[in-house]
Amino acid sequence: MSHSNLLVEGFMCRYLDDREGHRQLVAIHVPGDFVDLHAYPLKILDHDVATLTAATFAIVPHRTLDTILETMPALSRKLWFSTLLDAAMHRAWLFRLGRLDAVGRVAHFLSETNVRMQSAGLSDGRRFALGLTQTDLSEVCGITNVHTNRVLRQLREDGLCVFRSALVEIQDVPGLARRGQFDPDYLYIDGDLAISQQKRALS
Amino acid sequence: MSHSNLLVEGFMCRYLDDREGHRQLVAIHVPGDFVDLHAYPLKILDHDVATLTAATFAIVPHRTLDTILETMPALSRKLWFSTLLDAAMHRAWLFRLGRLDAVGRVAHFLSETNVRMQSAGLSDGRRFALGLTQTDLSEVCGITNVHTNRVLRQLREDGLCVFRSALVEIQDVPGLARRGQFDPDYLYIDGDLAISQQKRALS
DNA sequence: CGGAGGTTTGACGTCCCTCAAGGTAGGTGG
DNA sequence: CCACCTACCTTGAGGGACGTCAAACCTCCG
Repeated sequence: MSHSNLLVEGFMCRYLDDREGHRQLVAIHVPGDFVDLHAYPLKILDHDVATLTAATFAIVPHRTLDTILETMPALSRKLWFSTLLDAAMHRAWLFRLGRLDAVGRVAHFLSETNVRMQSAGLSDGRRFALGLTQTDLSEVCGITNVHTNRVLRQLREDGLCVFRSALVEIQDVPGLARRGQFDPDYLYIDGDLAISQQKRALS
Repeated sequence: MSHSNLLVEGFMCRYLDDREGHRQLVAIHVPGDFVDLHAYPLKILDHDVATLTAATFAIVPHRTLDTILETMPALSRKLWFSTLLDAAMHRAWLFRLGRLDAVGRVAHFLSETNVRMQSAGLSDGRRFALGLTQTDLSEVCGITNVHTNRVLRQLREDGLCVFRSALVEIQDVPGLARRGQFDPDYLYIDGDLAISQQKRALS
């Protein structure tokens, strides 16, 4: 592995396989995300990466990152920050799997994704197109695809959210967040412009 | 927050609270861990930190880290690496919660902790003292303390592991790892003889 | 038209939660 | 030394959330 990938368009995920080959997704990536920046210091990746839809990347050679680390401490810090944001999302996902029931997990994930999509300019705050099947969603939330289907029906009937193949429409943003005990603080969006600055600096 | 803490002795944890105040642990720290290094770039922490036992720290002022980042790229990279290791453990914990049943979760956690304790010089490869109650273990594994108790009984009856208040004794290291689908690669300890030996024993 | 991948629904089983009660061990004060 | 308290551990009974298995349906696309 001699380079890392900045996602420009489309959606990607990272996952771990269990013994039977079933996947547990550990991250979803939207345009603007540095998908595998952590592969640069780690050298070997502890998990797999896949595309969820057609996707395009900007390729950043590790030699470029070497140079940044040697000579540009401020930018280095921003790179570090972006991997820490990734870890903060992992923690929110742990909370989701450890403490929420199936409906709460889906509600939490869709609330999180809405905020991230909005910050990437891909949601108007209520509607966004996500290339996820119900099975993908199951692999995020640690439930079966059959049960995911029932959960989505309930969210629809409760007037919280409609998930139709690729299109997500949140009818009641605060209600969905409440159902999933979602609090966006961990996404570190307000105030800090680190992410958009980072993208500019690398392009 | 003007400093970060290096754990010297004792055990600590990091956790998130749900609405009713129930905790989901997202990390356990053993001596030698940099508990809240990520607080330095993040500035505000998205979760809480607590001691599990009496503990002592080395305090590292953030001004010292500033200097390191400005002038010592090689050491900076090591600091970055250590936060990435933290994220890799988060991912393993996600796998545990998303894909394993209760017995598997406990088996996975105890296997992971055994390896980490060994690498910290606190396990002989089978036995170690961990200051965790069954309730703490429940908050790691996302199950109730009542069910944790039943899980521990089963692990005992299956001859895999004995968990008695603070003392953990693994009777069957490869068996426990198999039950928890544990693979130590993500801990990035290789180079260390103990681990490659252990991996051989597991295969 | 047929096939593949995805969605939806039903019946039934089980893993884990909830509630409740009792047991045990260490610690403190009389 | 005993009485008691608190925190933790243990076990039972019953219920509910989610998994498993199976079948049908839908839609897109070749």
